Amino acid sequence: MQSTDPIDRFVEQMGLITQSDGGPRIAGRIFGLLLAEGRPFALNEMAERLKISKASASTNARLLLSAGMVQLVARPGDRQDYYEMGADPYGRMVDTISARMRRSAKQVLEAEALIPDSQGDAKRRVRELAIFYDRSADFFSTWAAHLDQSAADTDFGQQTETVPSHDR
Amino acid sequence: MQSTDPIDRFVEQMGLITQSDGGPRIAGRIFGLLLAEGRPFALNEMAERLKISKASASTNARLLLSAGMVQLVARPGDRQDYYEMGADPYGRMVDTISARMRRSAKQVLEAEALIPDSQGDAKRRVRELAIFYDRSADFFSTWAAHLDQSAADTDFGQQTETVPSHDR
DNA sequence: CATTTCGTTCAGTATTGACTGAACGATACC
DNA sequence: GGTATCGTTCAGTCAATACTGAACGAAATG
Repeated sequence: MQSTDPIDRFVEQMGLITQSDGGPRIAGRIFGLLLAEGRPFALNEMAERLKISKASASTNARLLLSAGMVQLVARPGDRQDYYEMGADPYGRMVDTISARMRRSAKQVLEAEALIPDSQGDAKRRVRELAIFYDRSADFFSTWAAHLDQSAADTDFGQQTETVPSHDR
Repeated sequence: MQSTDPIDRFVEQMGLITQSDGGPRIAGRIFGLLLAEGRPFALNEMAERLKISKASASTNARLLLSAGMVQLVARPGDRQDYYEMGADPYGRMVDTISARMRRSAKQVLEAEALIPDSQGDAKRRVRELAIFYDRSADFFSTWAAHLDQSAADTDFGQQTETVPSHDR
């Protein structure tokens, strides 16, 4: 018997999306749960709801935490760690992609530096790859900043407006 | 005895970058080789140079081909398949990311449609996620188009004889 | 027709990494 | 001090998949 609850369906879908993006499925499921429910969850709560071990809940929640996609919330007189959606999870997602590209740019540039001038053509092509990575990192970073701004705007007003189209 | 050739170093680095991005290491190495050498390679040539099996060379070359990052080149009176860098590999890389986001947008939207109006808040938040994916896909797509334009400018003078990719 | 030389496919292997259960240290409560 | 309840860590298991070797079909060559 498989769950027919639409929220659970969404949560599982997020797990699959995250998995196809190369991440752990459970991380996606946790994020989906926090997004859909819109309230803080304790580790034990998540583990029970998602039918996963406490260890996995802890590990993956902290993974999302390090990516800035969720945040810790404390409750007075409660020792438990509560996790909830971050303030700007989407901007952080894009930031993560940007950071990965920046790292690639750096690594490629280091490899490029070792290529002697006698191999000018190869050196140039490799340098162009590094530039591509770096420029893309810049580009994604501006998009992340834009998302961040939108999130801040949304927090102020009560009604949610669609993301304004970027200039060009 | 490890190779100290700077080109080989770059090729291995590309393999590692591709692997950390969730792809097969060999695909990255092939792309790095074609980029650095800047000339067409036959399958056997790649296999020998990279010390991989012919099967891996074939599989991964066709993976890159399907992603549009490399292209097939034919030589008169030569039955071998020669692969070389694509016309706009960087634009295609970004296109791939964009396409993945578009697919996620669609999947999330499908899940959103199943959520009843009685759970309005959850429904809204899920819809916002879908919008984020879709807008990001748009954004990345414009960046890919920009890269494509740059590549076209650079390629102005050159002419390369290419064979349209078709399945056997 | 036989042979060679391509590229692809497929079964098997090996490696990577996600996930779990159990043990542990820390902290609050009795 | 003793007990209970946290979260984290770690060794072990399991599943996914990258990669290989061998077999195969196709197409040119003799």
